[in-house]
Amino acid sequence: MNESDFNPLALDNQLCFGLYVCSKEIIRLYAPILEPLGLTYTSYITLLSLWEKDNVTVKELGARLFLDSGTLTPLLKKMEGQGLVTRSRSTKDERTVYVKLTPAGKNLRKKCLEVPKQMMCHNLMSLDEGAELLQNLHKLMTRMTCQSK
Amino acid sequence: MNESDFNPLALDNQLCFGLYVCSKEIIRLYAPILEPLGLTYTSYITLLSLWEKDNVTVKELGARLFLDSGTLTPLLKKMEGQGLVTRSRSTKDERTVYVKLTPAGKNLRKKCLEVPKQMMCHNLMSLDEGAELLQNLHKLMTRMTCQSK
DNA sequence: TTAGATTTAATTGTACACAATTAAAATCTG
DNA sequence: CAGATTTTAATTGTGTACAATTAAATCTAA
Repeated sequence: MNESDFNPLALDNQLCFGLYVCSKEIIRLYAPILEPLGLTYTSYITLLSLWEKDNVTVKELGARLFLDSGTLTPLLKKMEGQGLVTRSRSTKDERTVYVKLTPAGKNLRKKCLEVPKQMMCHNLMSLDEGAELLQNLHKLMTRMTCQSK
Repeated sequence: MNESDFNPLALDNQLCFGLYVCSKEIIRLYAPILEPLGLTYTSYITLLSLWEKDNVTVKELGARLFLDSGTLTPLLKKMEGQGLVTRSRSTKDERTVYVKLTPAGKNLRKKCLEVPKQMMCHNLMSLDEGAELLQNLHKLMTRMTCQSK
């Protein structure tokens, strides 16, 4: 049994550090795949969300992506500039802004189907391993964010 | 079987998104615990590393924490200003900078022993669940970073 | 031995992330 | 219905991250 097993402050015993490193490194692997598509990791997950549910408010999008308006507003403005989405204030409730995919934004989905394929080339995990890890991450996520789901 | 099981672009099927959200959210849970100690998440993991191995170069520290000098240099300068570490250029190799804990930096470890205890109050996972998740994260980390370990 | 290559940390520039605040709009409440 | 409260998105300010570049020091190979 390793000495670090008894050290609550050992870096390798910190769940947070494992998550932190894996998150950063996997995003780094996405970057060169997304760059030719004109996307960053953040704009990519925003599109993933919009392809599942289009025409949502900034608030709804933020709830889905766990991002606030401080991150989303400049991001969505940039994506609007790229012609991927439109932003329009609701006439019924002037506080809310609806985000909608443009035809170009919808169309980009086809090209993005290659993204998971390219990521799989890294052979990071088997499908079973990945599914198990993902399940545990969702469990943790639910508990941390107190989401009813 | 869910429709999303067949959609490779479904947000809930992305390992990257699970990691990204869990990483951000767990760091958010650390913030209020670390703040009274004058620490950010990044300075906390830097201390964790130094408590395990003190008197290391910026390069070594970066390899351990998966951070580059662009992140570490300003961070270490701030921690030097807080009196937690010293930074001194090696006389044998003027290119390298050694980072050392000050007595105050070493002493802070005692207070930080409370940090994992406080995090455990969130009841995020059982010890077994956490250990399994951590093991899978280390597996993924190794494969993504090509570290021999 | 010395010119070129490599290594190291620092710097520069870009892109997030989020807390806190602001401002406008909508809702609630007495 | 009017004032207070709440909600929503935008803004501001701080703190990361990292790619690319820079500059100095060291190494290497002819």
